[in-house]
Amino acid sequence: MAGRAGVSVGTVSNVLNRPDTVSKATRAKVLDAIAELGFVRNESARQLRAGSSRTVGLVVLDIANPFFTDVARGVEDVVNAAGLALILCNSDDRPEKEAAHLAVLAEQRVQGVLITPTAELTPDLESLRARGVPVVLLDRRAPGPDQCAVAVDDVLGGRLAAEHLLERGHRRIAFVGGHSDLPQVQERHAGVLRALQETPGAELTVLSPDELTVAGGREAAARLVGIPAARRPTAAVCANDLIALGLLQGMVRYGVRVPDEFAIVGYDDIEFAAAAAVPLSSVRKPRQELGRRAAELLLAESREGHRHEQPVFEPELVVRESSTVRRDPAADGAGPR
Amino acid sequence: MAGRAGVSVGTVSNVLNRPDTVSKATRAKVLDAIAELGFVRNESARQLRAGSSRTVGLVVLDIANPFFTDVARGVEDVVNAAGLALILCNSDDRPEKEAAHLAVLAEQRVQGVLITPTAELTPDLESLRARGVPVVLLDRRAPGPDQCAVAVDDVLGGRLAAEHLLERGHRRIAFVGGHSDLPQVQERHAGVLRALQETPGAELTVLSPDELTVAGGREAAARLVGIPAARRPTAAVCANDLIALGLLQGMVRYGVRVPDEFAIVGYDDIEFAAAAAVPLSSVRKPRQELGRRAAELLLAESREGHRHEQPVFEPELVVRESSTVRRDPAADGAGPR
DNA sequence: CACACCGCATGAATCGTTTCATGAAAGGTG
DNA sequence: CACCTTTCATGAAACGATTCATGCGGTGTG
Repeated sequence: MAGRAGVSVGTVSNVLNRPDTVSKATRAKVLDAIAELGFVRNESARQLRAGSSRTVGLVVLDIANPFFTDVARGVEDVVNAAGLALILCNSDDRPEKEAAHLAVLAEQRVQGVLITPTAELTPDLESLRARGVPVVLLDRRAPGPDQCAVAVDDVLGGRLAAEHLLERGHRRIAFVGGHSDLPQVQERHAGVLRALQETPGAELTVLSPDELTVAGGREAAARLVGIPAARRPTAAVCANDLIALGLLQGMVRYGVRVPDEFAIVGYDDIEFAAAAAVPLSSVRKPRQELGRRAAELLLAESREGHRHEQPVFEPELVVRESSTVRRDPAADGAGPR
Repeated sequence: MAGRAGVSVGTVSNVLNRPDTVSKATRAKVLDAIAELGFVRNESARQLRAGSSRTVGLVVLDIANPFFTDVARGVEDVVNAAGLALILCNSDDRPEKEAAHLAVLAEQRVQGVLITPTAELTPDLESLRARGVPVVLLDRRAPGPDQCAVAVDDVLGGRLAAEHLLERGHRRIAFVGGHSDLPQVQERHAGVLRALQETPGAELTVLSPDELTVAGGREAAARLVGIPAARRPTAAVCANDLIALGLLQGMVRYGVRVPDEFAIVGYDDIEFAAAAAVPLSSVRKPRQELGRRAAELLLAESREGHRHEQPVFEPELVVRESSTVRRDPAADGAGPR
């Protein structure tokens, strides 16, 4: 390669990395040779010598959940704009997959890791941090002040959803997404619980489907219709929109009219929430913004005098039909988008 | 590291890569030291010397489309099982993003690339292949016999959808997803067209929303309701399920009852198709299987005596309510899943 | 007892870049 | 014209692993 252009390899490197230190003529000569030979820099060699990689890892809980693809898109924007590549990994909420992905990322010497961990404390994450790899928690509060984390106030989110239903007169309310280990789910649950506790006569039923997915929501629907109508909850707050969509589908299938007989509020406000034929009320999180902010914090970590930040976004209730009365069919009631 | 265990670096390498050539005692000593020091192999150095990387690239058209996340999951399964890491990239159907991703993958010296390209012939792809990087086309027919491709017979898929609607008596039928450059869309269109041409009196309306997304489907709905009812199509085949969901949502919003007044058939059969409150009929593609098969072919490329394969899967029509009459509310009509 | 062989650890060469001290050539100044 | 500065290209030393020829001690064989 260098030979072809009649220059030393050092000069080629300069053309690639500090083009202003090379004379115009030489630069052109080298660029020509590069084009002619289809030369592509070997990133491994670059990284080995330079010591720093140009990739960032993102580990999400469920790549099939549109919430995470939206977050990923936000991350991608920032990361790509900074000239870095993104390695997107899916832990499927399984610690062993998470650990395997983190091991690969460590071997790749990624510049940093963005992660929504499967558990509160992951030893693999800790050892990564111990090795000096910047880690930013995504959609998760930091356990301590010594790291960056981008979170959403899910207690507030749960409360917003519950208060909305209480205001509309519901007293028997279900929380679907029960005993998950995920802090996010626990917080949402806590928010709902507190709102109900402040309201005399309100009553909480907790359902714990196996998975936080559409199938889990269907499962919950089956469970709910099994309760005698007199005692059955008249509304539900779901731990996420996938569950809410499954629940909606299940209820409709069982002949329970939504929202007339049963109101549903989801969580995350994924795009499909608005697109459901009974558009889903949902607690909106700033999905892309979450990803973008986390990526920015990660990039900032390696800069001088960085101080850890732990921004907490406020969620916002988006009311659609699934928790209100049927609208006039001719009106456009998509709600804010 | 080597010093800590009292052995040479060569021995450490042997422990890591050919443990059977090392005596048990030495192996234990080295492994202890590795654990103690938290040593993590530098993948760049490994790759530089060994010449081969342990990563595979996957470039999809739209990470926000659940179809692609399902495909990605299939790819991931196979790739991870082979001990490789996956770099997931999103081209957003934009050639320049695709090119940028391919450039990064080339610099990373990935072992191969799986891609659903934005266009029929991508120069970047060709140059990648010229460099000897195995490339497998995903959800796309190969332009020639000299490469692997995993495709679905989308002409058949379009035909299945159209024939289903024709059988149910529809004669004015719309195809939504018109003038996209994507071969997949063109094939689906062609299949619909042929079925209609074989049926006297059948008439095709082609709608071309800006994007193949939920928003595009809504846009199409607005266009359709603008047509006087007497001439308006009574059914639509959509280029994918996102469009179909948007169309469904739009129609319902405009007071057009689905399926009674307007039937809809989607394409891909993503999970949300079944979860819509009016469950969506759709042309199912073997999503994960597509990804799995493509990944297997990619892995096979580097083996001796590999012969290129170009399997074509047959899609299958899944009939749900959006194209049939309302079912008994108490029945479980989810259709095959 | 000599020799071949086997198992195992070693150390040096190597991969393709970046980096940096070095110096040659060109340009500017008094 | 001598001297100083600036501009620009060079070549060699890293980076951290893998790989392989080498050698060493111990066994088995004739």
